[in-house]
Amino acid sequence: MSTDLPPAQGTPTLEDVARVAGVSRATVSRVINGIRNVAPEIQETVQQAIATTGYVPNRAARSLVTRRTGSVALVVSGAGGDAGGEPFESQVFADPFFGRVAGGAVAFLRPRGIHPVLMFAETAHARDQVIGYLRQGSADGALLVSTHGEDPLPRLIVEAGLPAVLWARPARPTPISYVDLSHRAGAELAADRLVARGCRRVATISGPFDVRASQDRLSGFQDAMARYGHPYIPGVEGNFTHDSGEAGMHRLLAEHPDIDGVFAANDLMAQGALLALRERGRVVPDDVAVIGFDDSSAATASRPQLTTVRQPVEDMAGEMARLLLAHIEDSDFQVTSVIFPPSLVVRQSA
Amino acid sequence: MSTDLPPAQGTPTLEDVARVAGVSRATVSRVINGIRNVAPEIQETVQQAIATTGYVPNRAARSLVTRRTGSVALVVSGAGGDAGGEPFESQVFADPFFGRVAGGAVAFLRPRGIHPVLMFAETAHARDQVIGYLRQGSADGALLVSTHGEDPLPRLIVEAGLPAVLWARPARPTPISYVDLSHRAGAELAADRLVARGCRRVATISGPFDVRASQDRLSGFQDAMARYGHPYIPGVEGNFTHDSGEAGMHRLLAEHPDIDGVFAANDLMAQGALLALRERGRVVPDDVAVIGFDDSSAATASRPQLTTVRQPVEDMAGEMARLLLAHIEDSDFQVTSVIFPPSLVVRQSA
DNA sequence: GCACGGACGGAGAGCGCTCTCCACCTCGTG
DNA sequence: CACGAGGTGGAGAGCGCTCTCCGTCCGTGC
Repeated sequence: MSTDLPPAQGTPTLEDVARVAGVSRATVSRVINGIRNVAPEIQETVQQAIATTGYVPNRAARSLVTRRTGSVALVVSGAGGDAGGEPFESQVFADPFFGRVAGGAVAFLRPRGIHPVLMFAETAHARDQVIGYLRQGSADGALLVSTHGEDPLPRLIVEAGLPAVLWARPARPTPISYVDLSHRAGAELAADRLVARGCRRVATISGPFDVRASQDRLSGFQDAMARYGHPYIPGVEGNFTHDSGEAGMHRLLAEHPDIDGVFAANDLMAQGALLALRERGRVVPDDVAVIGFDDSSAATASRPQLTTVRQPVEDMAGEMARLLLAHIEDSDFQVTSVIFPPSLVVRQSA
Repeated sequence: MSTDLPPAQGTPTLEDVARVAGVSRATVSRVINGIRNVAPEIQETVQQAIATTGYVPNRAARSLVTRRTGSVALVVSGAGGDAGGEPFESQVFADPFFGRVAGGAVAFLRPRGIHPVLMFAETAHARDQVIGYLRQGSADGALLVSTHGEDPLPRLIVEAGLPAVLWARPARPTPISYVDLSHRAGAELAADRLVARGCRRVATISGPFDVRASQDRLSGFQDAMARYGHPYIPGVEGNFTHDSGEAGMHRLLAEHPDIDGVFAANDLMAQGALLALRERGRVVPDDVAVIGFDDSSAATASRPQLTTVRQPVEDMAGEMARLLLAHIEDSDFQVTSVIFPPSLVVRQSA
């Protein structure tokens, strides 16, 4: 029986719904959470009461007792001290990569009613803030993307016993789950393509040597070329920027004018290389074939468009989210890693 | 006196701190929140107890009583129904613009201990989810970036009486605060520059006519040129993509081969125009000067680099955050709008 | 016909915090 | 010297929800 009492002022609570439906708070709670059997007709009555009152459960009250917030932190983390310089937030987002990560994570989390809280951790202070945030139960766990291998945050998180999943293997061994790409396999894909095109004198523009992924891309490429009978691959070191790619290509051409293929460790550098090649009058891909890495927006903005190694970033981010939820649900969930295979996106440059 | 009792298991609570410090819960709360006078020596004792217990206030418990969460939603919103198509999340982040907005908002919010929750609202269902999220008190308000003028979300938010601030003026009048750019002033800057360079036969590649900002950029440019004695400005309509800029430029050149200046409504289209011009053998900026809009990463990736109108996106996003906090603190805060002036970033293309 | 078990709804105890009283103590003042 | 004002700390009532008990009721089997 619905005893129509005057509606309470303010936002309705469970109590109000219970009164309208003529049942107890507990029953309404059961209906909402779908736990245990509640007689169908009572369920119906309760649903109706919820509709008429416009009831929405209060998140804070619920988390207080369940010890779950239904949100996770998405942390972009650097390795700096408390130095100045350009605002970290703007640097981070200059790279659409983070957007893809966010998009991939959201695609997985959203259907589950979970939303990511955006955080940055580039200074010691900011790191403490992140840890504090997690410790005070504002989020159930963290998805962590480090821009630098020496990032201390993973260790701090492990020490605090907080659930978290990393993007990419941490530089120093840490008992924490992560998702990564097989950079070596990606480099092999590039080597296969260049060789298949008939390139005989290929060179590389690598990323910084102190970045793990750079090393893997370089050595993977060298090893694959060695298997094809090319033991020596000229190379220059770039720093993942457009300009370093352009400069690197000029250097390469100066020392090895007969180059007919280039593997750049990311698209930005490949784009720079394209520019240098044009300046030197080389036609891509006829004179020199170029392959990038990442399949970023630079790949399609370049002319010719870049053939490039694609990381399934969105899928990888989704997997991070999946692992994080597993860790949150089950604190005994084993620390694990998932390595994704890259694919080659063939466009015009090779 | 600190009566050293055995530490409770699990995370310490106010109660635990109080026991260790030998005071009441209320006093600890006062010290933490800095309210009313507490004798300095007791403050000291309490601080020490907090340190030794490693106490962190529980967010849920606090919000339950304060009715504040200390977080805001950052909503990227479309106008679609429940149609399929490419995942909205990936589309959104293909554009680094959203990253800049997020960065600007975070720069303002973070020092205040507030973190944004990332949400998307491209379908009716997703919109309900956002409203529900806000209504259940998961966030204190929303920063809203609509990708489409007809977005129904602003209205829904107003109806629900939730604090929110929009990016850009809503298409239909809505009593809600917003931050916008003076697109007309930006177009004038471009006109001034082209005229100052001596261009006499300028044309435009505009954005879609059904987007308010496109209209303003176009009419602002036309009006400014009219003041300079150029009553007729040829133009084509693009859709803000690289390809539409390229195609548009080809059309423009076909119909008006003597063009010596182009104003494109965004950088991506300007970049496309650059490509078309090169194909037709026109030298930029000597034969044809090109000006873009947005100062996006495309502006610096192009060769020559683009002269472009810059929106102070980060500042604008920061202002959104400021307004939102004002609305949250004071529900009587007047609905307002803040219009930012653009600036011209001169590079090589004009 | 009666006991027993299972299905179902209600009562009530918290979750950890804030904040309003209220009691107390110490001054200052008439 | 008494009294009031003002500064300080404590007690306790919730905030809205979940979840464990527990009681009730009905159906079933011997």
